[in-house]
Amino acid sequence: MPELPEVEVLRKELEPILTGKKIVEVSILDPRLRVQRESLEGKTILPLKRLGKYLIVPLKEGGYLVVHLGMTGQLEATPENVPHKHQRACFVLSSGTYLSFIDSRKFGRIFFLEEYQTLQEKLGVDPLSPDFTFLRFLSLLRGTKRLKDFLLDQRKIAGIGNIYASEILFRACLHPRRSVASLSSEEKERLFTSILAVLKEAIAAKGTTIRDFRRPSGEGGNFQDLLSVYGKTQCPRCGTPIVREVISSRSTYFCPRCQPLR
DNA sequence: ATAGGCCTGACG
DNA sequence: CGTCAGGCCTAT
Repeated sequence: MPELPEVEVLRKELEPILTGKKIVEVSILDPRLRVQRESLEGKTILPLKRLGKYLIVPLKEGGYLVVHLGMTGQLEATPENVPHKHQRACFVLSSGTYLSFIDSRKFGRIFFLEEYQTLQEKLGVDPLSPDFTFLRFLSLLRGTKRLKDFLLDQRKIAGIGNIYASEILFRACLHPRRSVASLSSEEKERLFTSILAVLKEAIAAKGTTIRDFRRPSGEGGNFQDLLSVYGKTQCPRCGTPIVREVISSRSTYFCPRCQPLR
């Protein structure tokens, strides 16, 4: 479910709730979550980080608690332990807050990491980090054929998923099947600025809630009201019917007029 | 580059 | 019933 903007909203909103608190109790309700309570209990939480779609909880005593939400994962912060059908893990903090990991489809992951580098090695650059420069972007463009595959490749740019790939390509007026090699300099610039613009606007709108995304308070985001093509039937720019095609094994939405194939 | 698997729920 | 879903991994 969640892409970079949703995880960033989560990071921002959990930060004041978690930072400086001690993890006093850990219960893992789903054995497929391979976390040892001993690696977390009694440890104090430092300011939160995020890398792509991974939420990272650094611990003062060393190591990191890492959360990936998969498709339906949610982190809910409540003053009491609220029982939930799909609760998979629960962390009780020294403040009395209960942080619950809820995940109906069980694609989410929680794990303990000794070294931050282990995660960095398997992911590309985070588009919100200062390392994501136009020059870096240009060098990343080499090596993938199709534009949509490029945007979804977490080893190149970490954090873009299926909804924002469609939105970014629409904003840049680029067809998802265009080849990277065919891009002009101007189109490369448009793609670069569109990535940043769409992600930042989605964060400002507190993420996209179409189905499952919930903030720690239980509220949804608002960017679903600002989507241009994903799930839409008509182009907001020219009125042409939006096309839905399966590309990179996922539903892809685009305007055939604003985003010509060549 | 695509299909299938991992899971459950919502919707037609 | 069948189809689809903000992810990701593996195998053809």
